[in-house]
Amino acid sequence: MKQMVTAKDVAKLAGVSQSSVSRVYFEGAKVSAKTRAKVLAAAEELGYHPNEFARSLITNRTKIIGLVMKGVQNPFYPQVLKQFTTAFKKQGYSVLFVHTQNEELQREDVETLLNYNVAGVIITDATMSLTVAEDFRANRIPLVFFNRKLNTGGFYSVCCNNLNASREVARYLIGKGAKDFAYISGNSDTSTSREREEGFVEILEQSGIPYRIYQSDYTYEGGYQTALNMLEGGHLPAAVFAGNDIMALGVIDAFRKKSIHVPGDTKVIGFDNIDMAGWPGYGLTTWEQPIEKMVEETIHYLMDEIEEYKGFGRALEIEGRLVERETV
Amino acid sequence: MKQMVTAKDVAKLAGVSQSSVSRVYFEGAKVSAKTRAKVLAAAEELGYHPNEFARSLITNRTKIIGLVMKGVQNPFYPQVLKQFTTAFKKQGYSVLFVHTQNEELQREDVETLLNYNVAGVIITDATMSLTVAEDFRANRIPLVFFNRKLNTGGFYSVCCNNLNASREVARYLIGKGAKDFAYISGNSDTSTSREREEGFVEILEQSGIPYRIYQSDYTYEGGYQTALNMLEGGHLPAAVFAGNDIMALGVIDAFRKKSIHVPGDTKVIGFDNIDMAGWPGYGLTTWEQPIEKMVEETIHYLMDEIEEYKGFGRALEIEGRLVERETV
DNA sequence: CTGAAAGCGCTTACAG
DNA sequence: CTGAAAGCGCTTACAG
Repeated sequence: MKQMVTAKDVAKLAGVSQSSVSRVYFEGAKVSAKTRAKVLAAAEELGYHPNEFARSLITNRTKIIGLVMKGVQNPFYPQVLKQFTTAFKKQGYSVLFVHTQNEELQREDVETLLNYNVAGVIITDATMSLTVAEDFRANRIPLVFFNRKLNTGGFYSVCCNNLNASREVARYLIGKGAKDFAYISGNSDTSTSREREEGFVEILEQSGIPYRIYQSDYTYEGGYQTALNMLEGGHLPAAVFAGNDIMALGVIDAFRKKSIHVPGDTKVIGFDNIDMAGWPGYGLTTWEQPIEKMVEETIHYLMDEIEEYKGFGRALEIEGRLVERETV
Repeated sequence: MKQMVTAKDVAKLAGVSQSSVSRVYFEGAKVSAKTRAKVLAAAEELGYHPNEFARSLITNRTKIIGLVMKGVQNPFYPQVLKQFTTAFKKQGYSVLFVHTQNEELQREDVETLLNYNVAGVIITDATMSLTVAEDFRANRIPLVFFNRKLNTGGFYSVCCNNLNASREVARYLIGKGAKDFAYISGNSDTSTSREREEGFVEILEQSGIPYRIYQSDYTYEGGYQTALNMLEGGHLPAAVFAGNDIMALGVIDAFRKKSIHVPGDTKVIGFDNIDMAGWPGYGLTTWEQPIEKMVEETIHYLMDEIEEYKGFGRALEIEGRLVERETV
């Protein structure tokens, strides 16, 4: 149906061989300036574009990175997506975007990634079963878990240091004189929520400070509802640590609704430092995830492994920082 | 480097021809149940995946849709992205995600799309020069502008009916008794902002109601700052229509900061109906864009044109609806 | 229903 | 520096 312009067409018009046309478009190949000029002129006239598929077929490598995302609702992820796409563009890579509904990447999505023979894969905010992960390994496709850790070893993951962060958060809140805490967890099957809980609780236990854990789901509505439930249960803690910012915003709005003053009556702290945390309407004190650094490290690793596959695994943890605003 | 398992390998193990292996994986081809079983078993054992690149090369069509986005910061777009990806997955298509910084799609990004010989392209929240658009036409690649109109004809675009919407918004506000209006525009080079301004102003002119136009940029900070500027200029209109929700939220927060009560002192209405508009903290009255319908129509058109390219152009406008909450 | 063979548009040794 | 030729992993007429 589609009438593609091929290197052969260009070669004919330019009066050179098809190999020469190829060389003009292949980085690192040598062509004389004269040939190049002829080819470029002919290509321009015909509207030629080298076919990436033919190229990938023969070189046996692609310039595609598979980017898998789950939580597109959380404003944290659009930022991540944007940073990845622009960074990869600079490296000459394109991104194949895969959206998954589930916490675990489905086999069907993996098939797609494998069929396209992607150069590398980033799994954001989701995990996958070990057997599926092994599929990538068998195909020597480098894989990074971004903001999520796999409990089974041997894989590369890039996270914020959640354990340290939540310890710091606990110490900070204690330093502010709070005597009674709540932690609102995200989805319990996520490593981030588990670690944030663990570090937080660890310090509270050490200090003998009472606390309660509320189970939620990393959404605004979840945070809102949880705060309401707290109040209905007659429990207003001196400080609440929400597993992420978007829940913290829900908590603040629920408190506001019930005329509970933040930080006067109770303190609220979040995690991520999404744009909205800085909005004057909220002024949320939070722990900032070093996205830029995390993205950078992810790409660095991926490029190394694409260059030479080693299947190197490691749980990389990058330190974030406290951002003080008005809710503590 | 990478040792791919090919159809040939599977054929050898299964004791059939390579053609038979191909037929098992190609929809619509006929194979006996016995052959299929043998092939599937062998494929499973070897971990075979058909190479999409070889497939595309021979069929001369791809299962990739190029999705171009600009405004990933606006929460409106993650929703759009998610809907597109899931809908395309159902149709067996994958999405190549392209992020552009500029209002106009850069040639470099177009090259990528062309090199991958994408089956279709969606341009979201951005436009492109006519010469670039012609590149797609020359390659018979269907193209849709989503939420943006090209002033030059002949292209397909899917938008909310912005003109009607803003007329309705004006009538609604007038009906609420407001006597003095402001419109806060988004980036002036966008068709959406121009049309929303036009429809709004049209009704106000007809009714002889005074108004002012404030130039802004579709961001929260822009809305916030504009509202502050209004007040500093000594102008508190009876109602402000913000070109999108995210600006409206900024306006509300600025008013709140200055102790101006919404909707008591002034009314605020937005456009989009992003998730946050419904948050209890804001309760923003707004005009809802029918995203689901818009996505559906876009995909419908694209699939038709992929099936048989006609290069059919049209500015499709879909009616949205008013969502009344607490700011008017 | 199945297999042998041609060919999709490229890259890349190999000669010259 | 350039061209002729092989080959990447598939699909698809064409016979049988």
